[in-house]
Amino acid sequence: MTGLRQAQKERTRQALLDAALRLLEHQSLSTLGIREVTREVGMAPAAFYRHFGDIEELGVALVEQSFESLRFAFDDLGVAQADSDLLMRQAVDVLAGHVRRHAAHFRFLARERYGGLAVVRRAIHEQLRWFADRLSGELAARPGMERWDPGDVRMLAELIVNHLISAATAILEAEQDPPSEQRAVYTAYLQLRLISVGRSHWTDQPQSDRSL
Amino acid sequence: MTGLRQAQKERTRQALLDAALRLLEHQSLSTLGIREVTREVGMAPAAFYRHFGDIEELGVALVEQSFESLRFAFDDLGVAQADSDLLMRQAVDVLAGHVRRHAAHFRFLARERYGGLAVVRRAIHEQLRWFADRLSGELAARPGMERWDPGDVRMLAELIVNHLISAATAILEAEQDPPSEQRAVYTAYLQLRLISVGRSHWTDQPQSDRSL
DNA sequence: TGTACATCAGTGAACGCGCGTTCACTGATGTAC
DNA sequence: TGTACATCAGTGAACGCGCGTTCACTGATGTAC
Repeated sequence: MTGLRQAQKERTRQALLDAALRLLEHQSLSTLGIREVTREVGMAPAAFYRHFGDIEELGVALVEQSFESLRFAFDDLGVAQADSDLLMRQAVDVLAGHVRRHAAHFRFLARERYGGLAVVRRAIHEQLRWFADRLSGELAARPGMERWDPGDVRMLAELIVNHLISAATAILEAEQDPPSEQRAVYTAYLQLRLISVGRSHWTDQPQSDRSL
Repeated sequence: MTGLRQAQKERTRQALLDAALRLLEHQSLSTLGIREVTREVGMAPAAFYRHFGDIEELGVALVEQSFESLRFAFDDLGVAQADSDLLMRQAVDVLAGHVRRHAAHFRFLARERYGGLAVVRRAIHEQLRWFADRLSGELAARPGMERWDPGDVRMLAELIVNHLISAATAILEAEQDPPSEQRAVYTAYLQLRLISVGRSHWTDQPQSDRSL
């Protein structure tokens, strides 16, 4: 019976990733040590090299795991949903729930998005572009968007993704304090709604002065 | 004649800050070493302690210097400007110019905003709140905003500040490639305009379905 | 099923290295008279 | 203006420490027959 050894190896690898994520709650990847991670798991430092070449490699694996569940979460959104207000509430709620359940993953991504390790930064960037691409496609297919310039659709998709990132970090910062967390969620919803209002009145040319 | 010694000390302190900023181009503050900074300046490691207690303290000083010029830059914006489209163009241009001239400062702030050092994170957060407060006040005073709920004004101000941060980092990432940098600036302008359109059609209650 | 050999995840000791921090010092600048 | 003493920014040597990485190893798992 083969695979027993392989299964054990996989479990150890996951233990290393989990330990790293735990340690990354209060520090960034570039200060995380090989000895530190193996100590947290309870194994010899040299064993680390059976799973990763260095800490950067572990970091990239952690990026992938962090995004994995997020991708599925947004599949549940009824994007075909006709009512836009309900959809936005749901989007913000899905995000908030995910931030709560996977706080450590989000904290890691926020920290490393502009962190010191270029490879990890690039991996995160790539995943975010994937989200913007997908959202772009879904927006373009919605009624009322047929005549939009593709560049403008992309612009809108990026605005929304950036907003969701800001919202996620705001919710993260309010952690351990339910009332201010609820406030962050509600603000995020209002802001998404304001973007949607802008979208529904969008014109290619600057509007005549409405005095902002 | 007193002050000669003090002036020299100030110059050394600034040299340490400049050297740190240079080194932070490709790493984060938490991996920056005292020996590394003093080596870059060309002085003995022990001299560091005449100016800062530790690297964190240097980091906080760097946050202050990074925001200092930015505060002045936005004073130049003719906020009393009646035409909103021109104002938005100007805001994005001021930001883009500043990002270009002070790229290292922005990179540092982006990296440390969610970085590993809590004290530095808090210092940045504080400065950003100051910007949101100020923008909130200026928005509330504009024509057409008199009847807005103060909470909604604050919500809008935070949305704009977050958008400007996203825009700044997008411009930063496009550095060294003028065409994609110009694209980033233009996208930032369109997005700000979309937010403004949303603002001018904002209502307290969810709009009836317009199908996003 | 049993045996003999191969694989390989994890061990534990060892290494050289650069780190942060301390300390007594030096010599230019500042002050009192 | 000149002299004697005080201050203090910067020096250079020394320290103990934890780091990443290497290496020969062990023993459980896997494979061939």
